[in-house]
Amino acid sequence: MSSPAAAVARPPRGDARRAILDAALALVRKQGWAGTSVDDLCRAARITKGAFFHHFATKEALGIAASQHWTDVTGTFFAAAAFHARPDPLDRIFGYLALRAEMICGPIEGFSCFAGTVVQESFATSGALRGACGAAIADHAARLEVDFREALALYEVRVPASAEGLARFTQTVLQGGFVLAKAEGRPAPVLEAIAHLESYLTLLFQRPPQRRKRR
Amino acid sequence: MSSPAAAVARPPRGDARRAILDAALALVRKQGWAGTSVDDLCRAARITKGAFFHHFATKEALGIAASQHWTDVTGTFFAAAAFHARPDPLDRIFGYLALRAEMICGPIEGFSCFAGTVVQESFATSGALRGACGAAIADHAARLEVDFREALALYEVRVPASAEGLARFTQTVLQGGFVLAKAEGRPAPVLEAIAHLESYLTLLFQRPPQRRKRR
DNA sequence: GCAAACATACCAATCGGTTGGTATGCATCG
DNA sequence: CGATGCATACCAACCGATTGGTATGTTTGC
Repeated sequence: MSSPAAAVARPPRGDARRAILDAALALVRKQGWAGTSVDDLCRAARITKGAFFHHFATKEALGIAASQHWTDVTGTFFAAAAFHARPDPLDRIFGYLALRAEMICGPIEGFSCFAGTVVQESFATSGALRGACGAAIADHAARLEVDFREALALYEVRVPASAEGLARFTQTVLQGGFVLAKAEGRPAPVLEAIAHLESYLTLLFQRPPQRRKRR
Repeated sequence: MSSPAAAVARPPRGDARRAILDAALALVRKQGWAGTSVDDLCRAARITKGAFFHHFATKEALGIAASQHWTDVTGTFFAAAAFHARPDPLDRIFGYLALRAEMICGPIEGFSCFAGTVVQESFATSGALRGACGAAIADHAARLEVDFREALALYEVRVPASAEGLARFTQTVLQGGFVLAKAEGRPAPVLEAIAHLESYLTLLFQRPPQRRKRR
């Protein structure tokens, strides 16, 4: 209220870089990588082209930085989530999936993945961009991997599986869910996909019948 | 051999439309939708811009037609596959997955999905294109759905599931596998994803121990 | 002869990127 | 303290190339 034009005001001096990165996450998730021009980004970030190319040598360099920015933002978000405190590793995994399901609402670009969107169209044309997006997804999977590793040490599985493979499969299901959601124009496919993944993990891990613990 | 320049020769009169559609499938799967220009398509199809806009009113119209072309090509391919002859619906589903796994080799753009690639970047900017890609994916899922429906009628499942949901989940896993494959720059994630899906279906369907039938 | 199937030449707008310049903050020195 | 020097941050204008699309032919088969 005190600053009515805050959302559309020029970013204060020194904040241009951050404004460009945030604009990149928002615009690229909505329009795709090639579908988002440098001018689009400058308009959204309320800065000029001069400022853009002062901070980033090329559009590709911005993409790589934005990919890292995406890792930072999402990493911080999930690191702060409550499910990390649970003692049982499987509880943490199901907690992660429940949190992801909670986030599925509103427009699709609000919960889809920046790295997945960018790599889908740039994998064959920019090795550097592909690598950065690959690292972002791998980083995210690695956080899940530790929980899966602990779960595999704790419980028997009905079918052989590796922690790395399960973590990657979890990302696969989410990324695929985003594609189907975009194709259908509604978020439901992601929720269905998460539910099926939960069923799979429930069937896979031979967990002893839950002891006195609600939820 | 008899026609050494066949691949680079101009398409004979009357084949321009088909040449453009085929070029669209190949180029867009490699470079993405916005990353593929009309000039790119004309070059690849060995025709001129005049011919392009004679057959398609806009680039978007080409995209919609290419999406239908994608459904035709893949539909014909899978309809002709041997697994359709199997009497057991679950055998047909596992046959489908085995065939998809067989196809996973060579460059990623050779086995990824046109519709999934296009919709990922166009869902928010072109309703018509999104609808066409959604229809392509839905059509493909519908072919699986009949087998899942029959399988659900034949076997008990350990967790409630619908044929529609399972068919969609299968597409989700494949689409997600393509994204991970692009991110890692290698096809392995798709194979892993298919293997996990097979494990899920094996655990889900309470199939009586296999009778005398090898494989 | 005539419509459909193409080709050639062109258009305004936009693309990623560069230019030369100004504004600002900060360290240094007298 | 204040003036000087300098790097960073940013802006407005501009560049050649490319964009999707059009206007005007020319060729071809019935």
